[in-house]
Amino acid sequence: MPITDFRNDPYLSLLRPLVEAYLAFYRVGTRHIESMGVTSAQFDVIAELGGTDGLTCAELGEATLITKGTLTGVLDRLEGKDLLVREAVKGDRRAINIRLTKNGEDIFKEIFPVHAEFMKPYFKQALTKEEVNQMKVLLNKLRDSFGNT
Amino acid sequence: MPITDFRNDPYLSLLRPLVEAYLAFYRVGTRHIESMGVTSAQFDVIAELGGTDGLTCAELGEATLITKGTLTGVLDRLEGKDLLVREAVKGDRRAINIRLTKNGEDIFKEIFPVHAEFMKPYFKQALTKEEVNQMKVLLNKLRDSFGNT
DNA sequence: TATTGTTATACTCTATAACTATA
DNA sequence: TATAGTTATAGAGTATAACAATA
Repeated sequence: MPITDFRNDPYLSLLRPLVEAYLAFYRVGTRHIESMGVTSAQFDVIAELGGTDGLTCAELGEATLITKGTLTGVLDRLEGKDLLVREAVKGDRRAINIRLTKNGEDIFKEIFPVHAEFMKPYFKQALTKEEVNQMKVLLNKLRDSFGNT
Repeated sequence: MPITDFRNDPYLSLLRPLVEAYLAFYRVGTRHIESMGVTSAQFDVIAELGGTDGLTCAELGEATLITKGTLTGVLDRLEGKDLLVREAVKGDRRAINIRLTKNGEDIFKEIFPVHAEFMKPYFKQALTKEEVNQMKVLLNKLRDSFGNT
């Protein structure tokens, strides 16, 4: 299969638009998130913990797809910023409960809406409401095909 | 704006499907690319250089969005694997031309089709050809809204 | 003076393997 | 023996600022 077929193949021709659209979106979003003082990995952890009573490292690792050795470092940095605490778990002294501090919850509650408002106009100027609905259906099909875990 | 409005807002409700679909796609793709022995950044560089007579660092940085200091390191590692060479540019002794070696071109020609064939079934089972065309249009609108540079 | 690319510095993420404490 | 999390190690990417060579 020659390389040039990449763009001509009825299915693979979707690859480039998908990557380009997401990267354009991601760069704008990440720049905004990092301007608020947390990295992407840290944002993911905060997003998982926000609104919960806490999760164990194992649960958090599964949710964020960060391996446990890596997760320790990410948690250390968030703990250093006073955004989360490690607590003992009753009944299993091997496990720890990771929970957002007041500070962390504040960040969570602040970052999400601010980020949402920041991103909204980009979507609004690009697509009609009908197109948004169309796109959601298509994106979910794609996600399921690649495995939504 | 409460957090729960995130999913109810007609525009922002697209955010989650977009991220989930792309991440599902990205994880499958990246795992496959890295199983072939190059990192994502290295793959991007190879992809830009493939089929050309070479680019300067400045051009390559612009194309891949890797800043120049970082790019030096990525190029060093690819040079170490014998996948590219740095050549003098006639007429401007400050600039260098980055070009794939025979080895690098071979990798390019091998990795792309293999990767394409690997990814194709995921798209094929998810969407009809009509849906693919719909989606391309929508994705390109989104990309342009976020700035396609 | 401006541009091209490298070097130096510092930080984050990444995985893996070895380890400690507990179950 | 198995599980939960940390530590140690090593590598890769990231940006920034200072630098040398050239234009």
